[in-house]
Amino acid sequence: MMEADAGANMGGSIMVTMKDIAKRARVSVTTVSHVLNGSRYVSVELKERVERTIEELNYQPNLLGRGLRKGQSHSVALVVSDITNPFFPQIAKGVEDHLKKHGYSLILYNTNEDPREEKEGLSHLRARRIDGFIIAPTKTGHQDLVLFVEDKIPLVVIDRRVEGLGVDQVYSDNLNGTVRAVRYLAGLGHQRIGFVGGLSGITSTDDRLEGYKQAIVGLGLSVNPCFVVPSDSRVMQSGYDAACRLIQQDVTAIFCVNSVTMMGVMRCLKEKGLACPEHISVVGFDDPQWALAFTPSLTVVAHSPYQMGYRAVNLLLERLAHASRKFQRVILPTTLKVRESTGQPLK
Amino acid sequence: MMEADAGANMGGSIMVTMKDIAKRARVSVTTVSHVLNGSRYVSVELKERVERTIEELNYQPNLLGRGLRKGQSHSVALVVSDITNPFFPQIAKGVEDHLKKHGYSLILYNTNEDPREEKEGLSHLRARRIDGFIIAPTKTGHQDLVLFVEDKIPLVVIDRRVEGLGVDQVYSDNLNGTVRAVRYLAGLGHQRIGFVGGLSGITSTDDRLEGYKQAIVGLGLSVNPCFVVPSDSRVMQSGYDAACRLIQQDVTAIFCVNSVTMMGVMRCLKEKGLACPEHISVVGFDDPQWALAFTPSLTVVAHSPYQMGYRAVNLLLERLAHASRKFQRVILPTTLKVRESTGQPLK
DNA sequence: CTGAAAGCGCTAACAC
DNA sequence: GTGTTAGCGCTTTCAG
Repeated sequence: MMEADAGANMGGSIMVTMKDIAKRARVSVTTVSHVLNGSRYVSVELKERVERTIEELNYQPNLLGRGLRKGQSHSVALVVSDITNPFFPQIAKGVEDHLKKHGYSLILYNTNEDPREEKEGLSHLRARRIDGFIIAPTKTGHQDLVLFVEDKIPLVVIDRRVEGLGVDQVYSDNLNGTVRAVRYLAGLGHQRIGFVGGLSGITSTDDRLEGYKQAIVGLGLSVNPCFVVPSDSRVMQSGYDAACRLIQQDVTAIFCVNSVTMMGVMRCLKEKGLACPEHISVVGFDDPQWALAFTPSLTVVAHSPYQMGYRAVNLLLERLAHASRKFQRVILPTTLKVRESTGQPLK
Repeated sequence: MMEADAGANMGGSIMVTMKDIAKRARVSVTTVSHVLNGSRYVSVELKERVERTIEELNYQPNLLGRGLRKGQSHSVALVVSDITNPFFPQIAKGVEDHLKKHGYSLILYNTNEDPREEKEGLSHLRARRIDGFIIAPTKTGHQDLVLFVEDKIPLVVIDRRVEGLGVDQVYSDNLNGTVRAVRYLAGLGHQRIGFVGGLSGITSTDDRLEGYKQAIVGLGLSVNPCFVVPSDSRVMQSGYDAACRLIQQDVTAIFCVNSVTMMGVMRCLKEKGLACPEHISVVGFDDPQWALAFTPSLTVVAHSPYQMGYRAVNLLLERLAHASRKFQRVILPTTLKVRESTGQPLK
């Protein structure tokens, strides 16, 4: 036949199963199942006996078995580029807090912004029969998403926009947030405003660039290509390098696409001995805790990653409940937080 | 009988199973299984046919089925207090990167430093048949750990020390790291050194306090209780409050138990108009990216959360392979990074 | 009100 | 070399 008892000492410990409970309580497994799930009436007597036995043997239902039978794993995957990026832990927290309330577990997967890793991960997670996905897709990753959408896998796109694809999504109003910040800088008298951008193809940073451009044009100025320098917004050094280049262009203000680049920019100013905001004003996107502790404290466009995670879970749960519900798009507002890193330009 | 086809459209899509492959390739499921796992010889002809079919139908093995059968889920849980705490994402990254290579998924669980949540989570995750745990236990949480250890659930304790319990563990050399930092401050001429501590009962912060005390005593000074103020090291405001109190004690230097409290301390100095390091020197524990961007850049005791996660996975995998291996304890070294936030005290 | 039994998708002993 | 089949732990129909 088969080997003695596969899985009997799963995890090293003796695992008690429904069968054990049934035998000891002198009832059928059916009954055990029903008291466990409250799925049909069971006489008080049997019910008590079963519950006592469960207690005695410290029984834990095997979710793998249940999952196999019911066709779901009660887990949700959060697929992001890198949890180390200060923005994502907030999202993760929002997701986990909310998921937990509904009995779901959170699986975390980092793509490192690499479409190949993303593809691999998605396929592996799919094999796990993850019930749903919350994902910040990599730039060229949309093909994989299409597959998911076609297969009607519950999926919500987070942080980044996706067009022409039927999916739920939630992201910040990156464009308007940036417009407001740039207008504010202009209002202070800045005309030469630099932009430290991100990797192109990622809508969150692309939209911020677009906002920058719109604001500049709206102000009656024209976009100077030398003022726009892309960077790898995941690495501080890249923001540093970008700042060096912008300084040479004699900008009086710098808008940073996120908090990571902002760190690099601040460090560059510091090293070059340029005072902020006296010599150069700086605005960032994201509002990390340290923005306030900084000297000068940092003016930023704040948004709500925790909320974003929370809302994403909402969308996902709704989709899980009604597969054919119409797709929703949630756009979260941003707030400009004026602090010390911005001021009037030198005359 | 039973309902039409539970799980057949799991996740909303039509799921193809091994049986489908077998039928279409005109072989047995056994053969399919064996080509999938390379677990026994299969003639090239059949092998090719099966592989082609798998390709055609875009088959994905159901890991739930496999897991149930083999008695393992191929997933590992990382249980931390709060992923939002800047220290943990680094650990999570180290864990995930390494786990991924071995085909494991990472389940993330936040306890919010609450023993009840920890207990709940652990029990739920156990029901999931998680293969192993990597956990930074809450202060009073040890009772639950004991249960795990008794049941021989593969488990490694991270970031925090546990005594008198057979478990693998990996943590930083908190004591010596702090000793070195305090000695360094003393070497600069500081005699009145404040300590912003953490919640008691958590060994990582307790050990830092112990290091502080040992260093002070070793210097021939005595520990002034007024110089030691505990804080909730998860919240910046708490560091801020602690700093306010220390300032009133006329300390000339402050050691912060972690980067979160350090933020609070820096902010307090800033608001009180106290220059750092001219008026007060500050040292922290942890080396977040922004420590360098800061003005002044921050002197810190750096340790290696990524490494910690990585090593934890190593220990766990070894334990998974050899359940009765002897328990290991890995203590990671720390480095004092002297930067601008420390200097000689005012005369 | 309760139980027997089928079967979720997979692996692996056993047979040939 | 390959196939038959039992069974992992659970839910749920069907039959009392």
